[in-house]
Amino acid sequence: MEDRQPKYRLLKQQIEGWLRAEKYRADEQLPSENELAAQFGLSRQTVRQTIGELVSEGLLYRVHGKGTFASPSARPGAGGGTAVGMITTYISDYIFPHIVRGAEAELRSRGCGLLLSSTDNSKQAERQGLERMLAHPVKGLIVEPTRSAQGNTNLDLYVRLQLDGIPLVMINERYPDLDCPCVKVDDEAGGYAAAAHLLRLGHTRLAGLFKTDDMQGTRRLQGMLRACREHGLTPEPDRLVLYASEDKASKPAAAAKRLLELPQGERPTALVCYNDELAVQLVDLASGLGLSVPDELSVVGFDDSQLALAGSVKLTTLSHPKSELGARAARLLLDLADGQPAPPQEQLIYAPELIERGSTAPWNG
Amino acid sequence: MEDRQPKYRLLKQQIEGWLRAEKYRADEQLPSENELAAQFGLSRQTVRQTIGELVSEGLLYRVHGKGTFASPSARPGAGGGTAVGMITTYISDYIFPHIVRGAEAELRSRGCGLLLSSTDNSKQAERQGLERMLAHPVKGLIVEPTRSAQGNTNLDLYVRLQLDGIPLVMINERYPDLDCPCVKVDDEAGGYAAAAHLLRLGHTRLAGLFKTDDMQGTRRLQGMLRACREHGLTPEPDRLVLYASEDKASKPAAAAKRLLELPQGERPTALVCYNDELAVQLVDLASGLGLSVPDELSVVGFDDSQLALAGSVKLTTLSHPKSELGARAARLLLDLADGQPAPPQEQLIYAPELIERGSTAPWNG
DNA sequence: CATGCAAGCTTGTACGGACATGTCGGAGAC
DNA sequence: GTCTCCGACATGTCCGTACAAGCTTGCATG
Repeated sequence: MEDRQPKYRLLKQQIEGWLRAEKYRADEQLPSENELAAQFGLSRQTVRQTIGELVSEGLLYRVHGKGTFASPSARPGAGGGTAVGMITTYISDYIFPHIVRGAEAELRSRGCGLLLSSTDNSKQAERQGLERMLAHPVKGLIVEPTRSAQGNTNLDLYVRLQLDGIPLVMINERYPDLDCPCVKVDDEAGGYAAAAHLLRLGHTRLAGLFKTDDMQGTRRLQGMLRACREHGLTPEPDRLVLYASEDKASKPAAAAKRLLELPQGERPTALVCYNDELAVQLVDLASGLGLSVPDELSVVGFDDSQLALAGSVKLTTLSHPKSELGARAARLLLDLADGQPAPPQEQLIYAPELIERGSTAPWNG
Repeated sequence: MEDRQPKYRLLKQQIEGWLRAEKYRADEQLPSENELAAQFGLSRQTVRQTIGELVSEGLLYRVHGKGTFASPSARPGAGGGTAVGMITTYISDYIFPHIVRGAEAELRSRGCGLLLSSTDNSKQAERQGLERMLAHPVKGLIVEPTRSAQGNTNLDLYVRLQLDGIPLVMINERYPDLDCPCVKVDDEAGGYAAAAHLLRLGHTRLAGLFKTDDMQGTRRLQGMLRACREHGLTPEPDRLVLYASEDKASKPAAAAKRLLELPQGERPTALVCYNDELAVQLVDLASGLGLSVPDELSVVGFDDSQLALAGSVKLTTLSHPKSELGARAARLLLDLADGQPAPPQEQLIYAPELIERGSTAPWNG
């Protein structure tokens, strides 16, 4: 039982089909309203309603006294604006600028603009951004979900996007209740690689510090735990520090301080950090406590940000495609807007690679 | 003889007037179609035609079974676009993300979008960006000039902007042949403050490394020279290293290495660096050469970026308003778009302040 | 008190007719 | 041959009616 479409909408789809198939080329005249009405067994008013909508969508234009014609521009697939919207949590910090930059460069090379909005990790701000993108004509939308582990309060707006036929691509994370392609990094594999590297170096007392109010941190943690299990280690709960975005300034540092002040035989010899930002903070903390990195403590970061090379201790970290990720999302979005099908999700996942630098060393306990 | 307007158009103007006068606020319900028809002596079909046009223009929306409502967005009088364009040289590096972020947050709070474009320091890319902003309806434009010391090849487009009445605000720098407000930092005063601080600490052999293909570096250099003159010092030319953007990866580091390998009595004891990025690079270089910072070498950076705190040596640097600068530019632009006059240029200049940290120390030669 | 249903509002769809206005081509006048 | 005018036909405006479908309210029923 498909639900019955109103007649004017069926006629609209018919005409859209004609245009797509180029049955009527640019500025070519369509049958008159009366002809269409007779042909389809409709009244002239109903035909007028159809054509009226197509005119307001820019697909057709009418000339008083002459007839109705196909618009030269705007093929149905090309639709929408000339700009693409992008909503991310933060735009100034850490690796986000590089992601934005990658998307911007790609869009620029394809003649598209970038309409940017940030949410500062607030779902309310995300809502505002979505509303503006809906009001403004955008060709498509790239979204980094805000607090993806805490559900999707703006689902109604995302549904409206899909109803309007505006393609959507997510980056880094996805809302589970939304079916759309997502360009991301394999965080679980990254967490696994980080821990496996340390285990290979002979470390046995690993600590992990992860931000777990998004799925990224959770996955990195899971990868670390899998590596430990495969090496026959069961990490002690108090060596796993989980924190939320709000606490990132103080809680992980305080917890790390407590761990590093333990006596020699209990102190962790290696730290797996949620990202480079935390890692440099902890390297600093360690040297403040008189622990030299990497001789007395190994530290692994994540994301290969510019921070990894800023200090005197160059961080061992996991690569992150950053600008390539942004560019890939932009490419994908424009392809979707052109009516191409989405590639399978597996092709949108980047595998992070371990970059060995100076913050990790073998351990001979 | 005014030409007679059709009835539906008269009603349309009436309703547009109501919306302009905020008689119906966002999401407030309008009279039903039958009420309007009775009130204006029209048929319901005619009223529907009116409302249909207003809906397709985005001023109203209808909800089946409930009624017709005023759209929250797009007041008719708001004019122009609802987005502001921003063109900067880089968007991912250094402090630029913070400037963008400040502008974005301010625009967001005022209900505007941000259309972003970067030039990667290419005048050709700047041209593309300007063309897109002109084609796309933007309310105004924030521009950071690209290679401002090398003239303005896109003047024709800037003139068209002004002819179209699109307000323009520059940040960081200005094209000398364009008369528009410019939000910036007093770089000369910054260079002066940096050098004066070192001179006050007892240093006498100062070296300076500046990127001089934009006006910022040139001004910082001039400030440094003024401070030296006032202290009765004439800096030797070979202690001043000037470089261009293309050479920034190698030339300043190579020159610094040469200076720091001079024998004790000739080696500079303090470096004034164009920015923090260069400063951390040189701190690293110095420790590689066995020179401890700040005991054997003082280093001053610029811009108080996150790099200043990333390493183990915390940089003494000059403050930069960053996000406040972006926000100020956005505020100013929206005010200009509202028809307010531009404030005097003096009020748009931020004075940098010295932030004393761990990379500078007194010198007792 | 809760549930369900119907009445009465809304907009949505579809038809019918009538006349106005703009365009164009052909018949007829010059 | 050229010009004018008229008629055919296009869209534009306006009205009327009817019924479908979605939402809210309130009354009646259990």
